Amino acid sequence: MGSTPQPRRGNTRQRIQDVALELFVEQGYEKTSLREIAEQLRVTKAALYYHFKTKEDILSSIFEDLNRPVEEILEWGKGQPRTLETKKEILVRYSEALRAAAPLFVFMQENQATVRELSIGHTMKHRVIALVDLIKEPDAALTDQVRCFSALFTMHAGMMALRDAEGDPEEKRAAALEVAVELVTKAHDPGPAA
Amino acid sequence: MGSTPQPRRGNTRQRIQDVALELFVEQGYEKTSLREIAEQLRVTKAALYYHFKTKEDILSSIFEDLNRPVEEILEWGKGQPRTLETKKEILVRYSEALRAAAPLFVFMQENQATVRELSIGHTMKHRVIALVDLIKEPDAALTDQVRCFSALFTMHAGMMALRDAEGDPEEKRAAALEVAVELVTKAHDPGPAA
Amino acid sequence: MGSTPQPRRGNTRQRIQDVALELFVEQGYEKTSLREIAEQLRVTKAALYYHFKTKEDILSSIFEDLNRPVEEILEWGKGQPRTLETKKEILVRYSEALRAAAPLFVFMQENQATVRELSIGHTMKHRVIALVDLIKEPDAALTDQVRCFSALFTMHAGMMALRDAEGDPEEKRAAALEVAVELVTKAHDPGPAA
Amino acid sequence: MGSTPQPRRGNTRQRIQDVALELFVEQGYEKTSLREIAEQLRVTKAALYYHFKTKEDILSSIFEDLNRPVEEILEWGKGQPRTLETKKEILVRYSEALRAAAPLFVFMQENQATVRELSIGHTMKHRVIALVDLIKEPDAALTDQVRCFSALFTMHAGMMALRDAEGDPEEKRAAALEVAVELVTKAHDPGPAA
DNA sequence: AATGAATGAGACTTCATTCAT
DNA sequence: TATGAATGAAGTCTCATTCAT
Repeated sequence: MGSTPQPRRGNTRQRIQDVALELFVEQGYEKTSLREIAEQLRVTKAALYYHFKTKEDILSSIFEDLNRPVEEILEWGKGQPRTLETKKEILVRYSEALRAAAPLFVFMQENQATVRELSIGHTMKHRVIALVDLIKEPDAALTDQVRCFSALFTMHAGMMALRDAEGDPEEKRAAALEVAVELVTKAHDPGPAA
Repeated sequence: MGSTPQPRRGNTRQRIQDVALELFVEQGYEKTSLREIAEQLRVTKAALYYHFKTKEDILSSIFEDLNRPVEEILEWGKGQPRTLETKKEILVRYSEALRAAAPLFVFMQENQATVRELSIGHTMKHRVIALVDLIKEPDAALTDQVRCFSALFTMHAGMMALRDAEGDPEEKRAAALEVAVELVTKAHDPGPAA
Repeated sequence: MGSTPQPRRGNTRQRIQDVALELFVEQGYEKTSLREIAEQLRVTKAALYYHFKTKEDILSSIFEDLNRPVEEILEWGKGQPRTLETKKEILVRYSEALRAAAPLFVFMQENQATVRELSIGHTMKHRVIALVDLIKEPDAALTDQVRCFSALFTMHAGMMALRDAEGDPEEKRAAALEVAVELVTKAHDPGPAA
Repeated sequence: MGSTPQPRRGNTRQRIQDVALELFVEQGYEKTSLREIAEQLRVTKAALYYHFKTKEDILSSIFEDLNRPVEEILEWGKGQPRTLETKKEILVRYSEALRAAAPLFVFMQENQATVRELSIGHTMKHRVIALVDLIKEPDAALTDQVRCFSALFTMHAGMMALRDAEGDPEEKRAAALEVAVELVTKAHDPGPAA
């Protein structure tokens, strides 16, 4: 359908991000070379460097784009009273954000050792801490802190560990959310026997 | 009468494993080069190849050594009736196994993308599935499956995500175990509202 | 009535030369990339190629512009009798030319290995030889040839090696000129003991 | 004369230095690639990295080896009274050192812009300053300082600028030394009219 | 039980240059 | 008068691995 090498107007940057994320998720960050990304795009390595300064920069840009929803949740959460309703709503929104940016979060989960050293590592760490701070009581007992952490990880795992398991992804997400809500509810009001 | 039948003339093999694990945990598997390991041991790279066939082989050997306790738990669990008591006991034993091999599990958690491609990846995956199978009912609802997965992840996270948080590690472990037991208990008998 | 006949619509060409020379002096020719030059001018690399055919062409154009005074000295010198007065006058004029084009000559001195391979390398080499020919006697002894060479190099060094030393540049130039004159004078009339 | 790839016992390091210096002098530091060096040695690039940590390290090592004689001159000079005799002796010794390490010094002269940024740049700069300090009087007039600088440069140029000129190198060296001595003598005792 | 020397593959990155617009 | 997008070549460097000794 035409032998011209197609102009590829102005979408290369986006295409790089897409292919890169796909490969990063599939093979891990370190094992994915820029050569591979370039080849899959039918472009030279140098073209990648026209759009991004470094390999890490490609990842950062993906992260920044996809992570904005989570920041908005944090922003919103900070302005709300710390009621159980608020907490639940945070979990609901977070679960939705995870769905939208599922591959990125799978990547984050599976490449922690790598991400830790990268610039987005710090950002990510603070983000998790901030989230936990929103759903746990300030003076929560250690066990309740664990419950809150666990709630978040459960939702992450909802996409990841269950990834290759059978079942509809949407159902799995709902189930993970349910368990998370349960954990946070218990942490919110530990009940008679703490 | 020792359980380690290796001749062990000289302890270099062990020292390599120790240093390697330390660096793998600290920097990740890919980012840790054999040169670094050798340098830290004041030995040449070639020496590593006298003791191990490949880089991956070093990791495998560590894994095999440290993972035996988990296999024993699986062995034991398979022979027990699937009562709540048994499940709790499995969690307790697993928690202890985690403590003993903490760095290895931190490594596994943080380097999933890498480990997945390695030979131990499959082993590991099957092991987790087998463990979950022991603590969930065969016909468990999706939510209950999530609870069981979550219980395991909570214990893993007890060492990892809380790693840099304040507090005595032993207390954190206990708290994580408590939450895990709670989750499995709930999954075991979902109660009136399923 | 200007001596520069170029149309000069817009001064970009000149600005490129200025910035390029500045960077070439500061970092060397090879270590200065067109990207840097373009960035400092807030222009794209491609814009440079509208004004100059190659990187080397930028350097050549600078050289041609700034080197004209030296050519004029040569022209003038060839038409004069080879008296001591003439030689002194050549040195004086050369010293002034150096002052006017100081950065270029610093660059030439510090990037000889590079310049040698470039088109201006040959030009430059012939120019030095021609200059020496004007200030030395045709049948000068080796020692006297060295004196003449040395006179030139002393003036070059007057700007360069003493660049970071203390003192007013104008005074240094005067001192270098004085020593140069001295050397050429001695070479002109070696005296009783040759 | 066998077809075996010849064991190359323990002289590779030296051979790398030799070939590298040769190419650095011929083409300049930047324009000489490690590939070229390796190819000329019938070795892979990686082999270079077994013997040297970086490209710069190759140069540094050459510099350190060949520059020791100059350091010894400095050491010796510092312990002598600052008489004209001493100064002359320094020049004589320096001239000999230059002969021994001629290619290195040609390289230094022709690649100043490059060398300046390298670690040996500082060393070199201090060395020149220290040398000048030994052959000039502490309170020398500017003109006399220039004479001393000039003396050193003259000897350098004795190898370089005259490199492609006709004549026996040894004679040129002698001539340069003579002029240098002359300059330093004049600087030592400026005479009636300063 | 270990070293010294080397390799082949491949990583990330930068550069001068081109061309359609 | 310039830009946006891309290329091809090359650069420095690191890595896991091998093998004779």
